[in-house]
Amino acid sequence: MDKKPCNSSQDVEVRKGPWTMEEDLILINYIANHGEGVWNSLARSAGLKRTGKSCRLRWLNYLRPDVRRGNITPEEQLLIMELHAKWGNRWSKIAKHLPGRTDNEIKNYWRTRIQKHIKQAENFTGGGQSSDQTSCTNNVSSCHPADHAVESYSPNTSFNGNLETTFQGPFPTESNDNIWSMEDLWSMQLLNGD
DNA sequence: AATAATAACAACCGCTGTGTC
DNA sequence: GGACACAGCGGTTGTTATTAT
Repeated sequence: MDKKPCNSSQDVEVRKGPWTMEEDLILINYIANHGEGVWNSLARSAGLKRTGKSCRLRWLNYLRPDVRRGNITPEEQLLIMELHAKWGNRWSKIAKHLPGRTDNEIKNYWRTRIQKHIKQAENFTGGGQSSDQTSCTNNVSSCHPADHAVESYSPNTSFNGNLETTFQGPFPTESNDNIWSMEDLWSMQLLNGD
């Protein structure tokens, strides 16, 4: 893929970095009216100076109305750990079993929290065995990270506390030019759309 | 109060698989 | 059968927010 630049027909500069509210609205509106699919041409037709790839990612991970963000429940934590123990880093596969969750979110969640927590747990249980056991997260067949994790995931641990403090909700509520809620976006879309 | 360190999240990049011509 | 275009996946990096010193 990407064997040659997608903008071969026209020399449009490609925007990168965080999406603006305007871009989000354009994308939402366009998909609401035309549906998903053929992301490269979608990006062009919608007038977005983004790659199709970028549009797809933004839509799937953030703008889609059925995306649930934050507040990963203990049940979901357990499920993630179980599935990861079973399949390893097959994030999209795991995400399919967590309705509303994206592979990106699960991946980030795993890397930033679960993995770290497992490491800590291992350090406590026996620092010496780390040569083999630190690879536990990768070595899914020989051990069960979930087992480590579950024991350290009891609601009394700081881990759960972190969750609560971390996930105050999808978006901060203080006023900020670039902060808005998905509900806002969708209501705007409804106003703009048909 | 200022600064440094850390955590959490969003987005990009490169690669692979699949479909179409 | 080969070349190309696209979708999707997983790894990685950059940015922002939060916490500790």
